[in-house]
Amino acid sequence: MACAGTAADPIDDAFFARGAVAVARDLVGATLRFGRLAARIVETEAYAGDPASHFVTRPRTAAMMGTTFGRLYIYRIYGLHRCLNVTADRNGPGAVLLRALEPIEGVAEMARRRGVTDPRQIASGPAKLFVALGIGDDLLGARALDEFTFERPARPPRVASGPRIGISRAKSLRWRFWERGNPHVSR
DNA sequence: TGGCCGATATGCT
DNA sequence: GCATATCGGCCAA
Repeated sequence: MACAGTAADPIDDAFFARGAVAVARDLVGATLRFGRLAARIVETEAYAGDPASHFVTRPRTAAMMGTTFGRLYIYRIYGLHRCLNVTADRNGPGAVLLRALEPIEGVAEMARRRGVTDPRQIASGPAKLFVALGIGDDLLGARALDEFTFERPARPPRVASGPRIGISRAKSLRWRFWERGNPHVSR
């Protein structure tokens, strides 16, 4: 069913076994914990077997999109940047790109890593949040739940959707999800 | 082996 | 709003 779940439902492997679009939508508002850091996921994007997906455009490096769920898929882009995804969909290719976080705990640590002071500049973009979390390429392929914990929001967030950002193909799909009005969203 | 392009961020006009 | 750094992945040749 298409139920978004309640605050009591855990975010476990079964959560990520669902389709990428449902996983992306339902991660908005969740709290991501990594060590002493905590942040609210405020923006995500879903990728599946569509023409903009790395499963299609980078079939070798993104093969794990088709064979795993609940695993960390990390990719490099424009030479410099790295972005963090969690694979999804037990029955087909899927991954969810984490695009923006609202820092909650360990804010000073994240700000220092990013070299910024404005809280809105800490993690308001996929490559920004990767730096803010202080993670590395070594997490590629790891179980997401071995590295992070995810907690449902106490109250259902207001989730908006629109076209994914930075892609040249499949622009009509509205597979970007964000918390409406949250200032930490990338745009 | 060469050339093109990219799920970005930043700085400047 | 626009240019550009910077380099791995991919495929055509």
